Amino acid sequence: MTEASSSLSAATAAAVVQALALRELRLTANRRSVLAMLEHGERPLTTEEVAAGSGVPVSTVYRNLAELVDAGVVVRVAGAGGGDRHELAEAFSEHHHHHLVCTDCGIVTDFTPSRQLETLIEQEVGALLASEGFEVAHHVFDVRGRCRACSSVRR
Amino acid sequence: MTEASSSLSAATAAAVVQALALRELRLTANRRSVLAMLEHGERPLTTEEVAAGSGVPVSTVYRNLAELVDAGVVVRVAGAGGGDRHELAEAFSEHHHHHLVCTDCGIVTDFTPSRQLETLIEQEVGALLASEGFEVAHHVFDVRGRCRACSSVRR
DNA sequence: ACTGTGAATGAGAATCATTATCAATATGTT
DNA sequence: AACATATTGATAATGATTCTCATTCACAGT
Repeated sequence: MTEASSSLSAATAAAVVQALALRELRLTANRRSVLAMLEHGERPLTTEEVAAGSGVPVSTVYRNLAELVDAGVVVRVAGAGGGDRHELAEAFSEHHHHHLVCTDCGIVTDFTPSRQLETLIEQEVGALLASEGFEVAHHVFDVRGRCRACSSVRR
Repeated sequence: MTEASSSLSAATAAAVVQALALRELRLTANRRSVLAMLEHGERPLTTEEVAAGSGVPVSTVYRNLAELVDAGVVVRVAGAGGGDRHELAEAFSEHHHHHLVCTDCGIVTDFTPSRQLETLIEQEVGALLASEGFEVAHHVFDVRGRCRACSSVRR
């Protein structure tokens, strides 16, 4: 209950209210703070990071993130060890992107692949329903390795 | 120490011995059982699954899997909840493939994308060193959704 | 604005997965 | 066989996440 450095944008808030209403969830001050963190963070955040940055108690952050994931507003991103990370679902944020996961320091940054690659991925993934009976929700394309900072240090 | 239903193939064993030797690790009976599970399982397995299936105590399975991951013989695959899953690294197994993760039951199955898609991915990923200073180890391309069994039931 | 009902909160307890400990044992070597 | 070192496994310790429950808050109807 301290404060959020910046608040949730009105556009996002409106869309979120809709999504939450379907599950009889309310857009409370805490959930606003949590979402604001994700909206303004330029990378997926751990539960601890969200709690620390928003001032919302950890138990509430855990609960809220789980509810928001269920509601499809937030998605979980697998990092490298440490805790799970979270970011706004694509429908509620800027653009489609993927992740660069540093296996040394665990940090996750975004990157946007070429339009060509995305198109091909979409095609391929779309065919899975027919071939495997697999109902695709979305795809994860992450690149793992060592970030610039880490590669200039150890090993 | 019960028994492994099937044993580790000789070819894999030979390659693994080499990889382990570099770290002064031995290919013990337990590690053989663990690896045999991964070699014959047709999908990534959780630590519990490996322990249950091989009869090796969980504490040892945890330790062995961690060592094998360090040695590059096994890779961790992020599932949906539950525990982390593991499979033989590509250098020690059949072919390059990716994963279909069911967000309902958590099961992970393999699928092989087209050669065209792989080539494009490789190109794009290779360019990241120059553009981002990111030293790529490998890429993860997983598709999330609901498997045939789960889509025919709930929701 | 006032009230009622159900959702949300938060501090701590409880749980679950994973890691560390350490004495006993197994491995590969000379 | 004897040695030096890696491995094992039962259990304790840790760390992350979930649960509990009495209190507080949010929204709808008045």
